[in-house]
Amino acid sequence: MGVRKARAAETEAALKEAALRQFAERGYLNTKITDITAAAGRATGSFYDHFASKDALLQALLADLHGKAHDRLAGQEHPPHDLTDPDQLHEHLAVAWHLMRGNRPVMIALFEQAMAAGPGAGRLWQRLTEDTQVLREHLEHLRESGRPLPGDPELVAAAMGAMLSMLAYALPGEDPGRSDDEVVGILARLLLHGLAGPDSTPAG
Amino acid sequence: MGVRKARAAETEAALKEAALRQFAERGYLNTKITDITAAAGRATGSFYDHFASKDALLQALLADLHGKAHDRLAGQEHPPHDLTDPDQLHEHLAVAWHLMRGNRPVMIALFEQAMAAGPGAGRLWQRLTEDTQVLREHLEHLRESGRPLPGDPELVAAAMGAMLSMLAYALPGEDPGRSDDEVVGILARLLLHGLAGPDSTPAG
DNA sequence: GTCTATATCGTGATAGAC
DNA sequence: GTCTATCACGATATAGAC
Repeated sequence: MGVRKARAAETEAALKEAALRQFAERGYLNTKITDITAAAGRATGSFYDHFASKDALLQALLADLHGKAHDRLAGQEHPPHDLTDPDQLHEHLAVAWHLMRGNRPVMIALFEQAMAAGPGAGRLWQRLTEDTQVLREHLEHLRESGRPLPGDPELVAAAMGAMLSMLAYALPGEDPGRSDDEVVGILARLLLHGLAGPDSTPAG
Repeated sequence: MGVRKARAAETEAALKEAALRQFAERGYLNTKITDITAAAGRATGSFYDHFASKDALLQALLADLHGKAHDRLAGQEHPPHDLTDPDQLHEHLAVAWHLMRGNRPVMIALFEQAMAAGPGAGRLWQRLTEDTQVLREHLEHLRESGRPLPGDPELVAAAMGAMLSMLAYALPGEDPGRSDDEVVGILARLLLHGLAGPDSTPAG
């Protein structure tokens, strides 16, 4: 790779990094093209030599993320889980939580983007159901095994996803008094046994 | 009230109604002042004779809602509940759900408004904790009674609120195959006994 | 490829006749 | 109070020199 291309790649990377920082600070919608270029120490016009729009930039960031995720998860099996097993549910939630929190800027951007389209478009609902598809399949598997689910797997999965993603978005970036593990633990207990807790006496 | 004032009030009401329709269809952020005036059959300039801005209009709508809610809830007692009682939890969720779903346009607007401020501002988290304050107090009451909660009442309450509000926002307006009662029932069961269900065998 | 300067556009908000 | 016409501004996107 020549020095010209190298410099270009450097600028592109600088723009991406700057965008991530800006998204985390100001949110996606509030971040202007000039905010990104300024934070990257480049001129406004340079942006368009690398990305057609803010939306295209987000797609590129998402592609990077998919690449990373693919590398990490490559070759991993994903057999049907039993989500009523405490360890498996906890593990499942932990993976989802760290994925979202570890890529918070992109998550924020996608969230706001889907939101800005308005609720009528139904894009948020679509995203919610797509992103919880694996979860839904696990729930359906449970139901087929004769387990009494709270209700329609699609809705239950969406409800869990809604809770997760909304919390991941809303929770302050660095919460001194609340660790990720603590949050995951609480959510796991809530989703496994509810407010009544594991010691609730069955009705029958 | 004179006819002049009556006509003015009529216009104001028309603007409000038009705004509600537009918010539900296009979302708050996407709705332009001209969308509202056009839908109300008025001129653009008339908007500013009644509201200083789109934000001020939203505040007015919110005030209307508070007025209605106050009328409905006036004189009602609100003693400490036991949220681990199936009926009480169900009732609690039903009230919250119907409040959100019955005033979906305003809810959508508030949601998008808080969101557009970006996550850094922490306004969404603030809203979430404020709106679930009553819930939190009930949970704290439970904890003081010796009940084993899944974790910190503030976080558990926020998690429940996140699930509720996100679903209320994302779920399509008119879902033919899924009634409000069905949704409330599912959420109540999920939050009461979790995925394991009421028949899970206690550890001890 | 990167820069400076600027064209273009959508939208919020106002002025002034009626 | 309502209207038409218009301004003012911020942000996107482009042009052209280097």
